[in-house]
Amino acid sequence: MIDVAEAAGVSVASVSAVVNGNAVVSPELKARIERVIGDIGYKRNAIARSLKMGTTHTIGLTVPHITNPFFTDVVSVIQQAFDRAGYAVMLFCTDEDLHNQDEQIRLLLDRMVDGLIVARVGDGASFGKVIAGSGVPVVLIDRLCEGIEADAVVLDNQRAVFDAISYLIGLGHRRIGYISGSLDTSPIHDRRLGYDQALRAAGLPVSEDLVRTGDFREAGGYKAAMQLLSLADRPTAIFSANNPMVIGAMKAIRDLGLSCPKDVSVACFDDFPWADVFQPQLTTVAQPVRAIGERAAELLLDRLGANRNAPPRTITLQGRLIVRNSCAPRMG
Amino acid sequence: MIDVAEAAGVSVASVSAVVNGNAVVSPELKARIERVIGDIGYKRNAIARSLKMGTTHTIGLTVPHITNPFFTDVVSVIQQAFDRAGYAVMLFCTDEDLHNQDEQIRLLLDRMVDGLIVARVGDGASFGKVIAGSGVPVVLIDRLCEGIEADAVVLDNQRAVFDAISYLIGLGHRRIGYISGSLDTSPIHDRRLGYDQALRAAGLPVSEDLVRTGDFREAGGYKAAMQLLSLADRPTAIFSANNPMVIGAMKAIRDLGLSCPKDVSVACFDDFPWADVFQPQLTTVAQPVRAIGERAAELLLDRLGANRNAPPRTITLQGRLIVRNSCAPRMG
DNA sequence: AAAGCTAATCTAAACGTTTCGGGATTGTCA
DNA sequence: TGACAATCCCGAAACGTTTAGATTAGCTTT
Repeated sequence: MIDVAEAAGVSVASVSAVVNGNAVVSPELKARIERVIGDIGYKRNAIARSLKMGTTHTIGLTVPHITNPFFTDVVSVIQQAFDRAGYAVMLFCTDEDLHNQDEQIRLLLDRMVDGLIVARVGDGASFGKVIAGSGVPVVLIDRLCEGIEADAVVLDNQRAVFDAISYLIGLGHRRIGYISGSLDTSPIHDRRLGYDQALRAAGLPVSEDLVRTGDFREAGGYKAAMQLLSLADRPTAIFSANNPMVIGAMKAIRDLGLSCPKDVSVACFDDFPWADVFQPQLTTVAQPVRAIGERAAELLLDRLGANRNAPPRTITLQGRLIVRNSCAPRMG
Repeated sequence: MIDVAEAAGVSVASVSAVVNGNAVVSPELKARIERVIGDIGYKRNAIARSLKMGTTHTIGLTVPHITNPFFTDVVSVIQQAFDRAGYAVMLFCTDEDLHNQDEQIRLLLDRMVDGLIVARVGDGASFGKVIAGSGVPVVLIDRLCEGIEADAVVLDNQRAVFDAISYLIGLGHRRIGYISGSLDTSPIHDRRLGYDQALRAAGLPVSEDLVRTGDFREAGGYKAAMQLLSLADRPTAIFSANNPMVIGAMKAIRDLGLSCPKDVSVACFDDFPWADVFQPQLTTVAQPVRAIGERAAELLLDRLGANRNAPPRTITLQGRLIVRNSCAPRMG
């Protein structure tokens, strides 16, 4: 900019004025400066601008695992939305690790991100401590956080799982295995509630034998399903609380020489593009991923704009049970 | 930092010295400053630091579509690698659009990213113009770029497809449909070469009837497969040049009331975690995604470190044909 | 005891912007 | 013609760091 100013024989203030178009500059001067800018190939330095302006036009996004198709889709939608709005997004994957998450969010805050979209892991305590007083608006997705006052967009997880389990019960299943993630994240907690609620509503017992806690990943799902299917009185249906774990479960079924849905019915949380292409076509609870990403982006952009200090808003969306052919009526 | 300096009764230089630990400070002073830092809760401002130092410890990453499982995996690996190295990554999806890509890379350069990892779209011309003279090291992944002098890690695409098509020919297939992406990206171009080469090696004719150009996406694959399967003398096998398009192809097969592999054998480029879980289990060409991401990260980190101006290096990796049960011997 | 060294600390410029307040020039009106 | 307003442009401070070079204090040396 200084180079431009010298070459054009004007002050940097004038160059800044034409670059940003916010102050009035005579047409001739403007033309001259623009020509010099073109000649020199001047590009405004966004870092210097950020320092002065106190805004980076960048947001931070952290999710547990980007390879989980649910998060892949949400990340994709969010990235698109902010791209359109002229923001860059810095992406981090916490790998379900609380310490990683704190570290990454600290990094993002140090870099003066304008806002944060977080699918947090763990409880709110340490998270709250990290963002406290940073003044950076946060919107939580997927997972609520008791201690935190922030916008959020979440799913009615309990209801969604209630519907799915009720569907299985309607097919005649009485022993329904449930593969959970660790219960300290709100959606997993609520999903479990939906499971219990559906069983109770049908007058069925809730047996802890039938509930296994995986680790959100394929390996955990495999192990959990193996345990469930090795029970003396094995479940006739299995519901997995997320997508990576259902893949593990399907592998377990395959490795045990069983067949879905003949020997065991399977359903899971989170839909995916190929769910209706291969056999069995998995019955899933679909989250409105597009809406989740777009609502989250809207909430944050809104707060970055006019509504800087609106009261915290929570948007709750509904899931949708998509029935395919991975669940069969119980035999006998 | 000024606040800390005042509260501790020292100069900012001393504070900077203890924060960065690069200059020698007496133990007492150091202790005093560290205490004040703790009390005040001072955090170093990374933006100001970047401005002064000329380095942001941030890299830019652009891919065509993050929902393509190949790119999902690569992004995941790259993100992890840079996270470990203390870098943040800014992610953009070009959506296969040349103009988006230019815009996004410009944005990244304005923000003074230290490096760029790009799975570029389109030819090298406009890309070269954008990064020219920026002095920012670039590593290309997946797709080469004739005009550009840069590190790259790519696959031996021709060889990989040659192997896959040869496998189909070995099963007795003579009419093998091929669903391509647009040929102006190097890997797609090379994959097509592999197809032609395999046919010729087997003394089979290359019929343009059997080659359809999709758009890299599911919809394009669907349309292409529909056309192929509507031919009077329809192919007995189909190979798709990427994953999203094979999903479209499988849907087309389903919608036409056909069955894979009974009526038509299917194979495709890019493996995915669920490929061996559902039926048919797709025969795929697996790219070493982890190696691709890690090599790319290594190349860039190396260049960001000591080897700032090493000559451009290109790493070529080999794909691996994973035979499953989506391809059957040709009937009759 | 003065000079010379070393070690610890500080002063101030610089990174590339934005923007406030003020000057210069020109035009308008009484 | 003089006062005043409007218009356009500029100088310089500020954003929060880093760092080269200056300064100071405390020792050693002769």
